[in-house]
Parts: sequence; C-alpha cells; structure tokens
Amino acid sequence: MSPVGRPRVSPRSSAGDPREEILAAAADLFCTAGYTATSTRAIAQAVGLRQASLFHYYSRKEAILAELLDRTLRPALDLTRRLGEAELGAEAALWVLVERDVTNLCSGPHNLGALQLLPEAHASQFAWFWSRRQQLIDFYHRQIHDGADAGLFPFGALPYAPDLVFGLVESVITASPPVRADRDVPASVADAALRMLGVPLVRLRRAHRNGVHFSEHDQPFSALGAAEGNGQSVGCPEHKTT
Amino acid sequence: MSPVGRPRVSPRSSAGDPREEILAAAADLFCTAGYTATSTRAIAQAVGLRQASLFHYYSRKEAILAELLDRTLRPALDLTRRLGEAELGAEAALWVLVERDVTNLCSGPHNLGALQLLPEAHASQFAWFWSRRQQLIDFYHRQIHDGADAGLFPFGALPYAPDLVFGLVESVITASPPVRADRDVPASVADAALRMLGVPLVRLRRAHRNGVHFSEHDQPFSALGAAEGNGQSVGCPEHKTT
DNA sequence: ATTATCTATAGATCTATAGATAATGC
DNA sequence: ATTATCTATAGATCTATAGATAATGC
Repeated sequence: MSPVGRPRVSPRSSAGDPREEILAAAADLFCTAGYTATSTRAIAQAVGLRQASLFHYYSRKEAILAELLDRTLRPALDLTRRLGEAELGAEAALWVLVERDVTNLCSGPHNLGALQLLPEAHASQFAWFWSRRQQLIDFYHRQIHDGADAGLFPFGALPYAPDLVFGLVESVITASPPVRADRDVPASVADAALRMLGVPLVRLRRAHRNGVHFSEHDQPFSALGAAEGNGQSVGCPEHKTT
Repeated sequence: MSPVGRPRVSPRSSAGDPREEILAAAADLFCTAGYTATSTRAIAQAVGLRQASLFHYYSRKEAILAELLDRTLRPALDLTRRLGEAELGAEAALWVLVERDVTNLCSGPHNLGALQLLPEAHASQFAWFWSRRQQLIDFYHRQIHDGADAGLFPFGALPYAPDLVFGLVESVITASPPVRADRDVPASVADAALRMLGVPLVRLRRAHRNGVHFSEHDQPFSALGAAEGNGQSVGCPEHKTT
C-alpha cells in the first residue's frame, strides 16, 4: 500500500513523480521570486518535502535550473528538425515555427520562457543552453534568409529582420500582464511576424492555413506537466562544476 | 583639498556623485548577476566603499532598485507628454515613441530595461512602477487605436496589435547577444513597428523623416550617467515598507 | 537490503544597525 | 559641529553533507 521508503512528514497528495513535481514547483518559484531568492527550503515545502530531502532528487540547486532550461528549448529544436524534413514552403514553415514556439513559451502555468531571463541563467554552468539557443536563432535566420532570396519575404533582407522576428516571438515572455496561450495569441504572433516581413495578405492566409494543417498532424508540444511517462529525460549535458 | 568626511580606505578615482556611482554599479550587477544574488558588499566594492557605508546613501538595498526602476520609465513617460502637445501625425508620433523608447532601453552600458525583468521587481513594494508602466502601455494603445481609426494603420485594429508593437520594443531588452543602441537599431525597430501595422512605404519614409526631425529638436534622453547635475531626482514615490 | 525520507548541523553567507574615527568647516 | 566613512557584529538566513530512521522487498 504505502510507497517504499520512510513516509513524508506531510504526506504527498497526488503521488506524481517527485522529480516532476519539484521541477514544476521550482519553475513557478524561480519565475515569481527569482532563482537566488528561491530557497531550496521553499521548493521543498511546495512539494511537501523537508529541505534536505530535495538533494535526494537533484544533487544541487543548479541542477534543477539546468533541467528546466533544457526543457525550454528542446521542443523548439526538435521541431526545427521536423520542419527541415517537411515540404512546407518557407512562409508556412516560419509560421509554424513562430506559432509553436510561442505556444511553448507561454503555455502552461509556468511561463517556462521566463527562466532564460533570469540573470543567474547566464552563469558559465549554463553556457550549453545559450549555444543551443543560438542554434534556434540560426534556424530563424536561415529560414528568413532563404525565404527572402526566393522573393517570399519582401522585407526579409532589411537590417535586423530576423532578430526582430525572434524578438517578437520572445516578447510574449515579458508581456505583463502575462499572455495566455490558450487564446489565439500564438497564431496572432505568427501572422504578425509574416506581416512584418512584408508577406502579402493572400499568401499570409495560405501560410496560416498550411501551418495549422501541419501542426495538427505533428506531435504535440509539452515541456512540463503533460510530459509524464516518457522517462528518457536525458536532458542537458551533465554540467560538471569546475 | 580632501573632501569632507573620513577618507575611503580605497580612495575614489574620479570623484563623481557617489549616489550616481552606486546606481551605475548596482544596475550593472543587478542585470548581470541578479538582484538577490548581488550583495550589498559587491555593490560597495564596485564603488570603492565598505559594505556598511552603502547605507549612508541608500537606507535599504530595495531603495537602490526603486530609484533605478523609476529611471527606466521616466524618460519615456515625459516624452509621451511632449508628444501629446506636439503636432506630429499619428505615424510620426508612434515612430518617435518607439525610436526613443528603444534608445532609452538599450543605450548606455547598463541595459536599464533589463531591470524590470528581474523577478524581484514584481514584489509589492514596486507596484507603483508597474502602474506607471501601464500608463506607458496605455499611451501606445491610444496612439495605435487613434491612428487606426484615422485609417493610418491598416492592421492597427487586428487583435493584439498594440501589444505586439510594445512587445517588439521591449524585445531589444532580451536580445542576446545584446543590442547596442549606438547602431541604427532604434530606427530599425521603429520602422518595423510601422511596417507591422501596415503603413505603406511612402508614408513610412515620411514618418521616419519627421520623427528624426522631431527628435533632433527635442531634449535628449538620458537616464544614467549623463544625468549628472540636475539634482532634482525626486524619483519614485517614497516606498514605505509595510 | 534497498529506498525515501527524516533530523541535525557545519560553514558560509547576507542585511542592517551601533558606534567609533578621521577628515573639513566654522 | 558636521560629514563621510570606518570596524564590528547581531541575527537571520541559506546550501549541502552526515548519519539516523521508517517504510517495503526479498
């Protein structure tokens, strides 16, 4: 009946995977209060553990942030691979990329994207995260550059165009009051991105339709919460502390 | 010769206003390391003071962040007042607003805008900041709404249009690698904002010209550093701690 | 035996206050 | 006397480790 191991002093309610519960609680606290301002005691309390028991699941506080940062990026990077193989046009591909990326960043109660804004995330232990993020940015650049070469993005060659598109996407993170992804926000942002690049309305509508169609047949995005049971969260490079 | 008061143990180099030096050092550290992760000792060391001596200038660590947050917003809010009086068209007014706001956010070595992204800035002591910031957002909304009514912004009435423009502006904060304002970034962002709203190229160019002209005759923006000698930094509402 | 938790605590912080001290100004 | 700084420190943290304990599994 009872689970293995000494019982908790405040018994767990729903008996989910403790590692996942810790991640969710930490994500929430890190975004709300900040990384350094969130004590391991506060995280433990949120999941009904004593402070020291956290270290049974994560060897260091940093390891929690590392795992979270990894999940911020992984879905989008996986998508870029699938988009590379699909036969969407440059417009629809960019539309999908933006729409799914926005969904990933601001869906769920945690605003995962906000984690990368933590100043602490720039510490040298997390360099692997920033280089993976750069891969994502590079993909945006390539998509827009290629589309511009093909004459699909009239403003795609203007200075900073790819950065502005990427900035538009990430702006949903900082929006305050916060943006809820259950609305039509992701699609609106994707539309706005194409408009900013000068895609005419007729082609924009087609890209929107094709994008929606692709997404419906693609695997769903989920970084936290719904991720239960896949087991292979190999996650981030084992970040050895020097 | 020597200044009044006991000499510092590590003598000050350039003898600027210590309050300003503290602000600059704190801005830098808060953005780089985070608010909670920046100790008062680290700030003091950066300006050549002992930890406890900081409290001669700011009664609490929070007071430093409060002053910085205030300066993040003040230039833009002052500008909205002057823009209200000026006789610029809606397009040029929005162009100026975006261009100057971007300049303010990412000029100088400190990336002042990043301060509002600190999770700690959402603590209840700083509620005054968020309501002032909302005033700025409201101004964006009004400008875009009015322009859309006048037929100047073809996409200005689309869902989230004002939020996307505001998001585009603030995206320069999170851009990483960071954006330098000494380039033509602010103007590029302003152009992109009008493009996103569907302003045709001819009218966009005119708005750009008129905006540049207005800015040249308007008072310059400067939040930190160049702000020396005005003296009346009454600043933020005395934030009483409850 | 294995597992998951607990209690206790070492050692390193960190903020803010109290009160001394070393200058100038009058 | 006034000012700007200093030294010393109280009191409250916070992370991570050591080792005990209370369950199940065999």
